[in-house]
Amino acid sequence: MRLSRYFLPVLKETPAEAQIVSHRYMLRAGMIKQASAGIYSWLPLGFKVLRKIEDIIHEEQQRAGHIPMLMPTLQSADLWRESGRYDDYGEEMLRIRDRHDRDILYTPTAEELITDIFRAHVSSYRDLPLTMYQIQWKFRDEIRPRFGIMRGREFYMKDGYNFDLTKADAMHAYNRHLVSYLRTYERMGLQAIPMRADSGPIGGDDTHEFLVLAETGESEVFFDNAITELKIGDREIDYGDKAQCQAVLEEFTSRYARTDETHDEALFNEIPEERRRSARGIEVGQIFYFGTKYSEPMGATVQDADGNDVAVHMGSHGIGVSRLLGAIIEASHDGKGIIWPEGVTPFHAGIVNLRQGDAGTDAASERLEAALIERGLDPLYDDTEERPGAKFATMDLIGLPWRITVGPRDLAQGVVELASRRTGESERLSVDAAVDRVAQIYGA
RNA sequence: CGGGGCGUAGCGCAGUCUGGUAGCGCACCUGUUUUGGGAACAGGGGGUCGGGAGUUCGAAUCUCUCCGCCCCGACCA
Repeated sequence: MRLSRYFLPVLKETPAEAQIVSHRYMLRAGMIKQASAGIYSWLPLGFKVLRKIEDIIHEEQQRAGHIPMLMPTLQSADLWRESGRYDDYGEEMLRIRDRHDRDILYTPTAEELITDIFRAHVSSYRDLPLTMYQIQWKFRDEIRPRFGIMRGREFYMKDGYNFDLTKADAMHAYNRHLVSYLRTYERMGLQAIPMRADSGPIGGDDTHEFLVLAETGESEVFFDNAITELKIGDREIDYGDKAQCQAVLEEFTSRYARTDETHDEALFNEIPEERRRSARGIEVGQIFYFGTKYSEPMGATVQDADGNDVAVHMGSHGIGVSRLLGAIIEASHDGKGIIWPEGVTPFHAGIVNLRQGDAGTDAASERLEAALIERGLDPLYDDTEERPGAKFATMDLIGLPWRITVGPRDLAQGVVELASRRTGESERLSVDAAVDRVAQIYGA
């Protein structure tokens, strides 16, 4: 992409309303624009990152055997009256009336609708287990939206639902989600710690929240620091293997890690003092097992092997997709701007032409751009007439992890500069060598 | 919802107390000189002051009213 042809409205000044770093940088980097309180437009750069995050989630969900689908944002109130949540959910649910005076609502979550789909089409235990998910916009009419995308009213969420014959099967679905979520967050360059949590309005017994540690987090968390050593890495996971998934769950949840909702001071104090940590965290996902809470009132049953009708065991599992952008920025930035992890960066590398219009730097920059595209990479070439300082500042702000600087000084030596946004370190390489290095970094 | 605050050019703000017909910086347009960390000079365009009503010879400024937004608190992916 040529920057001169792109839409990247960066701001030099920080908008007054932005209090936290992710909100400030998302506005300054031209990623989002507020449409009204807690509701944002996703400008091209922000949209690109949102898609990257979404792609990773899709890959990891499908790797775990979960089936993608899509449900509507507007849903009939009748379904929610069946589960009792139309009244229970409170003011947070956005209620709308259509021209026929029918009550509809903007989905804050989708247990009712998926259960309705399930009961209409599944009647045998042989069709289980079944886990489906979607990535769809949600709306919760927060009393006070804040922190930009982190607590918006409209937000983009992955929500998955499992249907199983027994509690044991449903717990395997729970474990699969935990494992797949750990992998998902790691691929985004995040450490998200599963913590025992409170179930809130979704209801249920077993639930873990995934928290990214950050000073600006809204949750107070307490944990054994040993848990921060744990990594999924690139180990092979067989999602059909119940024992293996259970073992991962035990590995990642046996250490003390709780939010303030479930914090137990006595248990916490059993941790050796040097490993005890209290900090703040951003909630980026939650998994629930809630048994027959929805299947029973809504009649989602199957016939078991003995011919008995039994209510299915269910769970639901969410990842805040749009919130993840904020969480990633909170976890990865410096005083100059964002530092994207390679897994979610909007462009793989930036090309900075220090003297636009100079035949030599123009030709080298274009050669770099073409060669990177040839390798299947997506570079952002700053071909504007800005001065070098302004170009560097913009690149630093939007946070591409790798920058290739093409200037007359280095080019006279036959080299360009490849610099890491994260470390600031750079090396001088020929154009071809720089392309190889970037391709190697991305495994392209 | 309780408390606090704001709404003046795309962005950040001054002007409001003490009414006299709108200004600064950045951004934008044109030109010249520049170009390895947010260039300089010259020229130029753009707002009727969140909406409505009122007071007044005259309202960004005073009064009433409506709307929007932000911050602090209790709730939440």
